Amino acid sequence: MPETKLTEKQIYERIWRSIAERRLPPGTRLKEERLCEIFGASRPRIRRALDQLTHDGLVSHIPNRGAFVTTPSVDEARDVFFTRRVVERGVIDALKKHGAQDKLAALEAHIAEEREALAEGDTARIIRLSGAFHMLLAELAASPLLADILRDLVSKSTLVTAVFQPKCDTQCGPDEHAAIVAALAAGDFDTAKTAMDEHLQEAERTLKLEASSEGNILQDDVLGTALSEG
Amino acid sequence: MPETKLTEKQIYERIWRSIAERRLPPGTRLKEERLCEIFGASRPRIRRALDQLTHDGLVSHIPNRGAFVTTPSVDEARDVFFTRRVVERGVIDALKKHGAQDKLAALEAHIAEEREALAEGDTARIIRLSGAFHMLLAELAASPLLADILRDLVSKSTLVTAVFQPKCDTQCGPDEHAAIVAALAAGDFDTAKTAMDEHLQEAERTLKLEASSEGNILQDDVLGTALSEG
DNA sequence: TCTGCAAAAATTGTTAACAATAATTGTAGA
DNA sequence: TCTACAATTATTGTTAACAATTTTTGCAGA
Repeated sequence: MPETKLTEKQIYERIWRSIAERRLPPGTRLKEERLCEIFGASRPRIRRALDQLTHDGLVSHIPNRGAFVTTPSVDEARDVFFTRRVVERGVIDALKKHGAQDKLAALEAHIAEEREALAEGDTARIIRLSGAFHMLLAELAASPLLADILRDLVSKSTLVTAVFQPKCDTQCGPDEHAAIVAALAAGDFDTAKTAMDEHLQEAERTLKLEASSEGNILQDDVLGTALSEG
Repeated sequence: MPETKLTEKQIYERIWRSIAERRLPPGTRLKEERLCEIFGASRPRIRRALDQLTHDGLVSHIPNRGAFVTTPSVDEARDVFFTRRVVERGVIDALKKHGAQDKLAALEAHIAEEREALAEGDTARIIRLSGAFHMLLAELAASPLLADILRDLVSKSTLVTAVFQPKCDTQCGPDEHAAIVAALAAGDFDTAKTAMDEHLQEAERTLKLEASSEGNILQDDVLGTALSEG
């Protein structure tokens, strides 16, 4: 499918997005040769992309066995959400410092899009937009480092929910996002911080972090379909 | 020097530490061939290690030019310290949640070591221990994610201070660390958080973030000496 | 003497072939 | 029929050679 030669960063990005948007579920095997075919790249190029993903913790690498999409443990799941609370409180702090009034339009537009996806029942889009809201907030906060860190955490959250939220019922909802934006609009950053904190705690509560359902490791050829689009 | 074959992770760690402990200052060129000689490894292995460091932001990679130890900009310097304040407040939160009483001995032992290094005027050791204190705190907080994130931030701080603190005078001091530990010992986590925050603000204040002294890019063969020990 | 161009040297980027390790499958024995 | 062992297969890990690009050096001309 890719006619033009892809840079290794593009390969990394494509795989990253496929994982973050849950098209490649935890446990999926990432066979190097197969990825070569898909991207039309040689093996070392693929390998470099996988190395980066392993470094990020999104991919687990077993020596002489290969690479797999990471399946988070219960402890890791809790840690992801705890760390997100820490970081996203910091995002609100950064917005307070840097001023948030000029960014409300973009946030409200995003929420409108979320509501639309929810109305249409477009699950894939809902997942993508839920994460994107938090990323948007971080990018508006003018702290590239916090944004990078959160990007990592959001993608890990996706893995966590894929494993510990068998029912795709209560996804990260637009209403809770709207509450955060409303507080920002009012200039009430303490309320915004509290709303964010509760939003993340609520998201964590919807998970079933006791009974680990270790059973959705499908081993079909999902790679081809999952990585098709950029 | 390395008789046994080093794994690429060990190579990564060695270079990482050399940067984090300021033996490889910002702007240093990391020539692949030279690194091959030093580590007795083939070029692709070295390259993988450099890729990871680039991903971390410690190394800047210019296409067809090579790899250099990153020279942070003023904006990046401010962002590093802002982000550290966010993350390290989170570390204190984690300690509160997880209990800190059983960890005081290790912290106090560390501070004693810092005082010793300061008394002896062992600059390299002071730099190493200053960063290690914050890392120790993060590791005791039982949040692997926060610890990983902070590890990154501490090493970036080293680059920042290398560039913006020409006088190696007021390093991250033992007394301020002691104040944090004292608050933890008293179970007063709010005070600990405030002490941490002020400690980091103070560290940022000692930097000269206006006049960028772009002049300490020595191009000797520092690689050999800097990377000698593990 | 200084500037601009061209050629050579050095360094990185890429690919392809080779070696080593682990998983699987088939077979023999109990 | 089940288990243990061995050979095969598949996949990853490594190395070495090749190609492309950039920088430097040398030279000619103003």
